[in-house]
Amino acid sequence: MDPLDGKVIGCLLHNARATFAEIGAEVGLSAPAVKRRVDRLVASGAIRGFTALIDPDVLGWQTEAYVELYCKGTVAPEELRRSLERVPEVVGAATVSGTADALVHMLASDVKQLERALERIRDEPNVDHTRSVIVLSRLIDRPRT
Amino acid sequence: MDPLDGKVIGCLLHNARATFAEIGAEVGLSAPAVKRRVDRLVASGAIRGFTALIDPDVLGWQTEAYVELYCKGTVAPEELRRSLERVPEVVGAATVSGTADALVHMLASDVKQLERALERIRDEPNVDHTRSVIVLSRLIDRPRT
DNA sequence: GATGAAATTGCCTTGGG
DNA sequence: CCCAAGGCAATTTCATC
Repeated sequence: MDPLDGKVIGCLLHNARATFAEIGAEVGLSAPAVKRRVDRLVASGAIRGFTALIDPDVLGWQTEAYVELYCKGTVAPEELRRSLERVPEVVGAATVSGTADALVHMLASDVKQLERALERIRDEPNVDHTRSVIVLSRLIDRPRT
Repeated sequence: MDPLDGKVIGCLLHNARATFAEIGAEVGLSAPAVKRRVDRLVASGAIRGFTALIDPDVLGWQTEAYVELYCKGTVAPEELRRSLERVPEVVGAATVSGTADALVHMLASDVKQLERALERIRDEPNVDHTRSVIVLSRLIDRPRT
């Protein structure tokens, strides 16, 4: 990852649908040179993909929660990931320091759907109990710059 | 937003660099028809933009934390937002139910940078104290599907 | 559908190891 | 000397009217 790769990534973070020529004009490369770099960054996994930023209200998924997960005994992170990734309402999850084992970020259309998803998580054999806070209003949601 | 718009958004969430023809093949429309819908969704604000998903390790911002914020007395959400948005390490924030007033998601290059950012937050006049958990390993990070 | 722009590919050049 | 990376040009595909 040289400094040019960083600039290319910066352009794509700002607008993932920019043409290679536009990116090239920003960073000082020809369009094919940019394409080759982007292809390489995707192949190497540095760029995981491209996505759209959607106004959450439009999707109608307005009920958001952060859930602390407490497990029974010791659970491997990989095992936890497998349990959580089957629940589509889970948009993020990470193992954390402190008394909880993991912090899970969930998004659902309403409280009812959130409750059903929570039940699915609690039913996992390695999950002991959960502790949730509901999001009242989202203050900041920056795309990882 | 009819069901076709939903499908179009689904395609763009999956791959923001898909061509209009590719999206059309998925959803059963011609390329120009898809373009008109995408243009309309962008103009209406339903699609806020397009971005790349970058492996956080590559950016070198590997230190991540979730911080519960406890305020003095009652603080308006808007006031809290103004305080937090001046700290670039804050990538997300929301007011929440429970004993904490807000949950703040932070990303920094290392623990030292994280600590400095936390100090800035604690120095805000309306902040009483904070309680942080550090992310050990990220299990899931789904683009809002 | 037609026209112009963009993506993609092959080939050659150049600079650094 | 070889390899990695870039530019140029030709072709195919896409965007756009």
